[in-house]
Formats: sequence, C-alpha cells, structure tokens
Amino acid sequence: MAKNLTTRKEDYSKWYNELVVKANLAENSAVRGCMVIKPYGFAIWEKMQAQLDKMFKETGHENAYFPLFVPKSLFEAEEKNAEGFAKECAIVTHYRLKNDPDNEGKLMVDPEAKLEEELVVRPTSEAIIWNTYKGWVQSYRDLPILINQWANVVRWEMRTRLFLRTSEFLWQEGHTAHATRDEAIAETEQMNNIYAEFAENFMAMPVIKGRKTETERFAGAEDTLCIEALMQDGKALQAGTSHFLGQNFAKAFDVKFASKEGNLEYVWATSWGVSTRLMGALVMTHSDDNGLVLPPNLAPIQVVIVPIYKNEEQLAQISEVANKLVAELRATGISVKYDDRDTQKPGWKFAQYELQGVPVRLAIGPKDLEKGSVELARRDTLKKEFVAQAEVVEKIKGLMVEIQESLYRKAADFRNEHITKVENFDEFKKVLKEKGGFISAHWDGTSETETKIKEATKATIRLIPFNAEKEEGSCVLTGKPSAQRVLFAKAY
RNA sequence: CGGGAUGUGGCGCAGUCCGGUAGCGUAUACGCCUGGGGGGCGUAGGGUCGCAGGUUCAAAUCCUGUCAUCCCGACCA
Repeated sequence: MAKNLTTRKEDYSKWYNELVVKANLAENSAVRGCMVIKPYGFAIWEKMQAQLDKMFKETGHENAYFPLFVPKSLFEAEEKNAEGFAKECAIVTHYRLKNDPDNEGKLMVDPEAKLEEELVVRPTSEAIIWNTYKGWVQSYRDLPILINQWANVVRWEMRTRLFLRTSEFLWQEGHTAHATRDEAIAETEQMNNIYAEFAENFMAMPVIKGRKTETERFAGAEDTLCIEALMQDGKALQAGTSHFLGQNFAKAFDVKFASKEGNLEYVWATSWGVSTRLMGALVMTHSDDNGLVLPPNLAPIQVVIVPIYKNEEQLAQISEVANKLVAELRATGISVKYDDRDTQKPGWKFAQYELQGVPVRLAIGPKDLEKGSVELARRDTLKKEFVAQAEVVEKIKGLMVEIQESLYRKAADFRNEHITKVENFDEFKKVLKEKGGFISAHWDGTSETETKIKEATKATIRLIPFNAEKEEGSCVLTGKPSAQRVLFAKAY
C-alpha cells in the first residue's frame, strides 16, 4: 500500500500536495509559483484538451493564437477588466541584458534598453483579441467570430499551489463576437453547458450550473455563468466560467458592424475558459489515501498488465498471453500498457500504478497460465478477482463504463449529501464549521450582505443555481425577502 | 505584504539548545538470493550543512543579513 502518503483525514492539503508530486503529475520549479507539468500529468491534460477541443469544434469554433504580450495601452482600454487584473500582472519593461561592469560574469538589465511602452504578459487575452477583431469586422456578414485559443497566461499570485493556483497556467480561452445580444447570450449558455457535460461525462465530476453574483463576476463581463464542483474536503471549486461580455469590449475597442438594415452597431461578445486547474479538481474529486484514482475516460493508461515470473521461460509464456491481450484490448480502443520491465518488482509496480490511478490492473503469473486466468484489480474499489483469459477483454470493456459511472455516482452522492439547507445564520455558521460543503440559503440579493457573510464566515456565494426551485424566503443574514436560495461555500 | 515554521548526499530526516573529524533511513551502482502487494544479505559511490558576511584556535551548531519553500491571513481561476 502507499507507504508515505499523508492521509486525507490527517491533513487534506498535505495529502494533495504529496499526491500530485508522487503520482508524477507535476512538481515545483526553480521559478517561484510556476510548476513543471510532468509527462504523466501532461498526458491527462492532453486527454482533457483533446475532448474539449473536439466539443468546441463540433459547435463551430476554430482555434487561433494571439500574442503573449499586450501593450499596456491596449490592456487598459476596457477599464473594469484592466482594473480587475491590474494587481497581478507581470510587466516587460526592457528588451536587453548586458554584462554587469561591477560584477564579472553576471548580467544586468540594460537601462538603455527600456521599452517605450511596457508590455503586459497576458493574464487573459480579451484586450489583444478585441483589438484584432476590430480589423476583422465590418459587416454582419463577418459575424459570428467563433475562436478559441489554447495558451498560457500569467497571474502573479501571492500564494500558489500545484494546479490549483500557479503564477503561470495553461488554459483555453474562447472569444466570440456576435451580431445580436441574444446570440451572444445563447453562446455563453452553450459553452457553460459544454463545460458541465465535459466535467460530468469525462472527469466524472458532478457540477452545479449557475450564475455568479455581481461581486464574483468576471471583470468586464455583464454576466458570468459557471460550473461549481465540490471537493472531498467540503470546499467548492470553480471548474469553468463562461462570460457574456455585452458590448463592453466592442465599445472599448470600437468594434462595429453594418447590420442588415444598414445601421452601424457594436458587436456582442462572450469569452469562456477552463484551465489546468481542472487537474486539481480531478485529483480532489476521486483520489483516495492510496493515491490517484482516474476515470477511464481521462486515464492515459486504462489497463496495465504486470507479469509475475521466476525465470525467462515463464516470462516468455506469460508475455505470449499478455501480448495477445494487449492487441485485443487495443483493437477495442482501450489504452493498455504491458509493463514487463525486469528492473522493478511486481509489488513495486502494483503500488506505483495504484498511486498513479490506473483504473484496471491485470496480473498474470504461473498459476494463471495453469488455470487460463488473470488476476484483475479495480483501482476505484481496490477489489481483486480472477477472470478467465477468454473473458477478460469483454469484462474490461464493461468495466471502463462501470468504473466511469461508479466514480461519478460516488462523487455525486457525496456532493448531494453536502448541500445543506439552512434557515438562519447560526445554523449557517454551524453547518459551515462542522460539515462544510454547499450551504443552500436565502439571500437578499445585495453585495453588502454577501460581503458581510464573507467577512464573518469566509464563505462566499459560489453561484445562483439555475435548477433551483423558486421559493419565497427571508435572507439568512438580514431577514429581508428573497425569491430563491443561493449556494454558499468556502472555495478554492 | 504581515504572523509562524523549515532549509543538512537524489528524497525524507537526526545532529543545532551545550562549537571540536557530518550521521541515519531511503534511493542509486554492483553481486548473490528472490519474485502473486513497495523483497533479503553483502559491498560501493555520493554532502562547499540554502546563500553572504561576522565572532572564534575551531562554526551545520553562535550573531547579522539575505534567498527559497511550506502553513495561517489579505488577493485570486
């Protein structure tokens, strides 16, 4: 069993940090706040990317790429957006180094190489993209523009954690331009739904869809939709956001088009994104004290086969069976690894693949050769059974679906058990402290109340859920009338 | 940026109070035995003790500064 992993109960955040490193997902780098995503972690990210990219393209989007640097004058054009990010921007001020005359062998910034205009390293790309779109749009015939980019962005964070919050992270950002308000709103909703579908069907992570309050809204947006997930420690995590930007950026960057009727109008905009933060969400949704647990739909290796042998002849016999299974499994689209390295012991391999969350493990030894069986172990339940070699491919095909569903169900049960309705503020504080999770409560709709609750409890309104029934009530803090419950939680 | 903690072979740590030849576990390399859940025995290699100053005959140890990491706040996807 995983020897050195701190348990979730002992210290959840330590467990997370250790797991990310020990499962070979990522590690800290020599650059403060920036991580190295290791091959195994990147393979999971690539699977996420591939699926999302497919979903974006199926809904008519195309990929493009915009610059890393944003001239300060462009950055500040949309004031609210600029203000929102101002405090966490990295800025390029110079373009050259030179030998330091006072310090042999060292370099210094050449003071004569100061840029006339500073460049902001993008914390998000609205500014540079809208400046570009200005040149692309003249007529309603040029619309809509449906573009996505896969990129890195930099937000100078004070406290960082692998995947959850790093100064540089990878993400995709979609930026669309539309002729009408309704069309842009529909796009915003569509993308939020795509995120939800991805989270639930591929990450096996249940999410709640809803709308952000004014305080939590994206800087520069008129409306922010989101999906929120619940982690095993009872904290919420924003897993994706989709913004209706109204005409804010069109006005800031003067992006107008001639409508069918011949009027000059500002275009309507959306932007939407998910980041490598999803990796953190994936870890914290399913994994256990033995290590990572990956849903089959995102596992880089879905099945691993470990031979158990005492000598070369045995290995040769086992490999014959194993290679046949590999071929059969691959033919059905299952990714499988036959780990016949002689440099590691079987027990070590078991532990390692468990730590790395491989959904299904097969072990084949001399006894199996006699019996025509294999030992099959499920990562999610840790249960082992012997399966006839002739039946194992069918069995695994079924398991891929079953494990995927089972992980989702388990996470959904946990999530549902951790949505608690409360009717007054004492109850609110008690539930937050003792149970955690989402708290469903009435709210009077004001930012003042939201802020007071945040200051008193550290819980914020995660979202105003879409699926909530309309229910008259009174605000949990002020007692003022409220038409709907909202979900509060402490958040990542 | 404030409060706290920690920096010692690749990794995890002891040694620091009370200055006197740098140690343990693990990992690595080699050999043999092993092989159905992180194996056993033996041998070997590997450390300017975060960095820079200072005190001292002598500093991992004491003093000053500095940097980094982690935890708790403020900020945030």
